Amino acid sequence: MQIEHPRGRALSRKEARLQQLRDAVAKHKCLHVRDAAELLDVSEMTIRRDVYENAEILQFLGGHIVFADAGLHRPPYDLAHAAELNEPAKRAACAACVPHLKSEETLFVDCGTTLPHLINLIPNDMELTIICYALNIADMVVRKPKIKLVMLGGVYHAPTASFYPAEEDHLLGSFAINRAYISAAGVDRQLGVTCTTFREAALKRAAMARSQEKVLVVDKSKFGQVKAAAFAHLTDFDMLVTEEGCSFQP
Amino acid sequence: MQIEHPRGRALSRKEARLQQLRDAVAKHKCLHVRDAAELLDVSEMTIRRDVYENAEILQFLGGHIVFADAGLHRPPYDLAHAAELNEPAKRAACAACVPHLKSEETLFVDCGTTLPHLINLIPNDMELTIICYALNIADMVVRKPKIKLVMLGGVYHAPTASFYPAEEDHLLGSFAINRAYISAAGVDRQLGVTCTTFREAALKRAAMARSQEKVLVVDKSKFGQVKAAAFAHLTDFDMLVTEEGCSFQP
DNA sequence: CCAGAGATGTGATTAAAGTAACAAAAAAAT
DNA sequence: ATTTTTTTGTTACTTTAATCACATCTCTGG
Repeated sequence: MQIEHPRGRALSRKEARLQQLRDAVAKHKCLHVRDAAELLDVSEMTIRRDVYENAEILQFLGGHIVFADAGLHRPPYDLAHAAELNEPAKRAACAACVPHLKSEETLFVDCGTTLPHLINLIPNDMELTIICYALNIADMVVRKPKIKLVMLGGVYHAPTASFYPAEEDHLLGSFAINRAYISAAGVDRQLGVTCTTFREAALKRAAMARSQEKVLVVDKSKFGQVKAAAFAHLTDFDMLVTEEGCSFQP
Repeated sequence: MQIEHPRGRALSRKEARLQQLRDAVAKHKCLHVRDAAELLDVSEMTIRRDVYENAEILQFLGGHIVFADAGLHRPPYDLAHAAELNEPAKRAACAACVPHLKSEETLFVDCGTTLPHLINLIPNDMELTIICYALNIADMVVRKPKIKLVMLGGVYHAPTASFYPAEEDHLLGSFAINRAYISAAGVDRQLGVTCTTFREAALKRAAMARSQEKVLVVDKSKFGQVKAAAFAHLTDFDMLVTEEGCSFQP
């Protein structure tokens, strides 16, 4: 048996239907078999067969059709599985930051898997300006209607889901930041605050230099950890926030 | 009746469970009641009740728990509902671009709802460098493992899901682009190629100026349309691609 | 410690989704 | 045109999910 692919001629009924189906699912994100059958004017059984024959694209989820990758593997950022670690602690730390937020301020928000929770927790009616350089942060900020978002561009670095500019030097020169929310991969009393890459460290330093107030947001599992790139001392921060709350620096 | 929210003390069993549940769903994107019940060591019924009581966050989809917004409203970009218009035509136009792609090239990809399809259609093993300034484009590119992504940052503009820099002038000065894929909101024989905002027009022009080859990708519904910001003539493009295929310029 | 409200579990019941087998229709090939 | 193959629809059937009512348990405040 051999499969002939149609070239110039019109698509077969089946192919056309499948394309329509994909479009409909893309549009609604989730489509019931019943509705799909009505929409494409075929029986539910036919819809089911179409989906099964294209299991790589479409999938059933209890009577509804969704894209196949929805439930399985999602590799948007390499962060995806690192995000799972200590999530409750990370969210708790971010929750402790929320009471200190003030409308009309300009904030810098660092990359990583901690601070997206902070964005999530910002009240929808709060007017802020947020400067960031990580794609996962931007993706969250965009969902907040009243926030003005500034993205520092550059080359994408998948492990941190961040963009790093050609020259960090006077990148932030035109910004004045009220508060910088900085995350870290390690906090050590002797070796200071560290992260994994040097580009990241440079950007963090640049942001801190242009900020009135510096806030370090980490869950306590980071204490005692040491990573390659040191970017600050604990005393450089005005506030330290963990899942146990805020502590002001002397 | 009044609801007391726990402050300092430990969370109630129910609250803790709900948090765990949210985390688990965030992690797996889609979790079966049976697994959730086993994971949290409660009965399926309890899981069901938890989900119903938090209908704003979680939702059932045929035995599986997913985030509530998955099937209903998703307001990440204002584009979301404009994207539905002429989707098949847009995808077809992008499909016609695919055969011309060459590995190792540097491409500029414009904003809008047309070109995300192009990113989607790029083979996973093709090595490219893509320069963009729209969040929806970046979100797609990130899913392609072999593509190097460069993002031009700036202030976010929701209607186009794009970032516009402080000064467009010599923004692209350090880039040399093999091919620029440009979209448009209007194509008119007399008034040329147009889009809705002037910032966007400026960026398109800048990209075209730094590109070897300029490709206009539009579905035919754009023909005859005229929008406020003109940025090029049809003759400025080396190729015009619609759902009916490519046409080379003389 | 005990009363009472809220939370959780259990099993029966109902509704819905998934499957299989076969008949009918359409398309392709001869 | 007619045979063959593919596609689609229908029905009955099996499995799974959702709901309900009630019993049990667990906190909390007096």
